[in-house]
Amino acid sequence: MDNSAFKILVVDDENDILEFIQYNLKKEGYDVYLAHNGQEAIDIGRKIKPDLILLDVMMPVMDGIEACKQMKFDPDFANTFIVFLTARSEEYSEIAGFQAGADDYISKPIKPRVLVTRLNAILRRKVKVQPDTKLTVGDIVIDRETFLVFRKGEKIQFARKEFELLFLLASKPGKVFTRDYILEKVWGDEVLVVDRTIDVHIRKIREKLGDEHIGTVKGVGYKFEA
Amino acid sequence: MDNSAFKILVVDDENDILEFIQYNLKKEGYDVYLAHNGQEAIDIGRKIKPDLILLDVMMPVMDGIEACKQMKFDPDFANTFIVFLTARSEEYSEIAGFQAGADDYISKPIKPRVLVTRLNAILRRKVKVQPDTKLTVGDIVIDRETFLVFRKGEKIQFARKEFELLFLLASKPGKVFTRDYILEKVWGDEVLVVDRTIDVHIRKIREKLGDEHIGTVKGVGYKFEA
DNA sequence: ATTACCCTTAACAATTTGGTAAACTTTACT
DNA sequence: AGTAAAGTTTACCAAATTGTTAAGGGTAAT
Repeated sequence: MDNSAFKILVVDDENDILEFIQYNLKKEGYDVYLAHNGQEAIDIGRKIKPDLILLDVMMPVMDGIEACKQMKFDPDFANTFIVFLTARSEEYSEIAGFQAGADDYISKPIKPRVLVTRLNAILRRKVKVQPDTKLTVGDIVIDRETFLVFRKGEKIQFARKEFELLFLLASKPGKVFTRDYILEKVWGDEVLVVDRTIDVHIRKIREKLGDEHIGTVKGVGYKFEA
Repeated sequence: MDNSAFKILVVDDENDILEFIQYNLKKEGYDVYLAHNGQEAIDIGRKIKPDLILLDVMMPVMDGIEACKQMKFDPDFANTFIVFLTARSEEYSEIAGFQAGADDYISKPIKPRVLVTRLNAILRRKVKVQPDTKLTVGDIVIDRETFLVFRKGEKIQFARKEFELLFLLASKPGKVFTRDYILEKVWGDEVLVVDRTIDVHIRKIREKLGDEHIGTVKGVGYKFEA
């Protein structure tokens, strides 16, 4: 299976365990990143936007439960699954872990086959269940499920056409979209609308989001700028 | 597998390691280049545009982390993967490395099979993921997706016709394009414009990009020079 | 039924880009 | 060197493209 698209962040304070897990996941083709405690996990996670975080419960500096709670409220981790690593004796943590918002857990001692099988299953579920509902670009989060856009945590309301246009542009920041392409994607093949319509919607988006986010390339089209 | 197209730049201050890696990669058919420190890596890398850089973390003159940060902001390395070489004891560097923008890392001591397998995987991914929207010639990067042109990292705005003309010339550096050919490609068959028009656009390109990049062949046409 | 909001269009303003002529410079050739 | 041809540059105007505003018709919610 080609897992190269999946990023997994492994968090544990013991280097032996990190390396052991890393070795087994790399072999499967996952992109593996490492952190040693909850705080580090959050810092690194914000940057790399992992698909899944393997989180040890017991850690110094910030334990897994606390880190998990924080991440569940952070839009940067909106599309991230969290799986706890628990020692067999820590049954209670399993419960506390689910209350903190974890999606699954795996018990130590870790068996490679179990680990890999479980993660494969979870990530397959992710692909099926979550067709990337949230799109995060710079300080902007666009959620196609709720039709909401956040800028620095502030909620902004967009009308449907505006939203779809913004979503399209933001789906590939920097890329210039021609009007023809925009019409086809946002309005569809049959619909016949005039070019100026796009301009007007662009203007409304700029009004709400700030001019700096939508760029014009004369003679070509528009682009989203992060 | 035919890896002859892939250029790999190996950077390490120890000659033994350089030779060891070089031997193993050459055997796989890669084009291997060598550098002894970060500064050298950047200088050589600018010239050869490697597909991948194997970068030792600990080095004199400029360490791997610093070199990596610089390269990540340099359009010359826009299409280059960076893989760190870390001693097993330097776990922290692994994380600092990712924060600096590395794409992967390999731990010393290096095992030939691991090295080769990992690099093959990374480069296969590169081919699949990046359908090269960027055109890099000398110190100039032309991106037709974002309609941006960079010279030594500095962003330059081009009007549409200028951009298209530049893109055409740069698509085959050194080749001389006749005015007739340029007219057909940039303006199309039907459009009727005077020869002098091309000259004017050439002048605008030279103004923005520097005279040295566009050459004139009297009686024939123009060419892009790297 | 009324209200509020959304989508679209038209009209006009503002801006950018493209094209040409004409003057000027360089090159090639006799 | 002198001359003609080719290329360069400047300045200006025309054309194309985009920005902005306002207004009408439609639709969904109250």
